Amino acid sequence: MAGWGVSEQGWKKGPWTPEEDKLLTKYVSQYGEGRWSSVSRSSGLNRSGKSCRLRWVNYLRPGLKRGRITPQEEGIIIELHALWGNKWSTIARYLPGRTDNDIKNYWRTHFRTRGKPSEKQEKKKNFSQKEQNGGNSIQADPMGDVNIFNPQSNKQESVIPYPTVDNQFLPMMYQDITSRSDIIAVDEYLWGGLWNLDI
DNA sequence: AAACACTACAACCGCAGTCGA
DNA sequence: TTCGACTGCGGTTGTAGTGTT
Repeated sequence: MAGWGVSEQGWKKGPWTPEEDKLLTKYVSQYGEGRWSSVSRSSGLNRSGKSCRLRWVNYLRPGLKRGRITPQEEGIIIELHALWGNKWSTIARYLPGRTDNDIKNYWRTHFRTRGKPSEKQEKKKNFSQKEQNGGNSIQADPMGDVNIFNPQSNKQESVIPYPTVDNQFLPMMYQDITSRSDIIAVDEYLWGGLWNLDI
């Protein structure tokens, strides 16, 4: 990455060094997340708060999953993107260990860059969707709300079953949706089968 | 073996929302 | 009520690594 250097405010820019990572990790373990604007003063890092937050959230935070997006995760991303669009942070909440940046990067690489997935990707996608569906059809009760367990928040969340354009009834999250008219839907398998990421 | 294409990842920027003085 | 600082989010860009032709 050429061209990095020092910002107008004097903050260092560009790739982080292991030493900087260590300093940031130490700071966060000491003071907790948040208060990013004071990181530079308190930790000795010559980085903007913004840069520190990004580094922590996307790279240093414990529990982050490294490596490729799995077919199961891809399935979740596709479904949730159909639901929420480019709400990467919202989608990321339902993919433990993944950041909005991961998901955003993945989406752009696989689904946006060339307008549509390559033939190879298409085949891969078809395979993975078959795999994750396991042949199950959607079985949400169209009349009653459904509760699902969200491992991220460690609590039950309500979903509303809602019909899709192809007349399937799928659960919808209350959370993050302002009105029922906004809705599309989420496959129930997503909440049942795919929570078992088993990765 | 070289050139090119694709993918993964890291990091920056700008904008909008929130909150406290 | 207003304003500025801070934070979070989405968009974008750049580089390195890997695969393909």
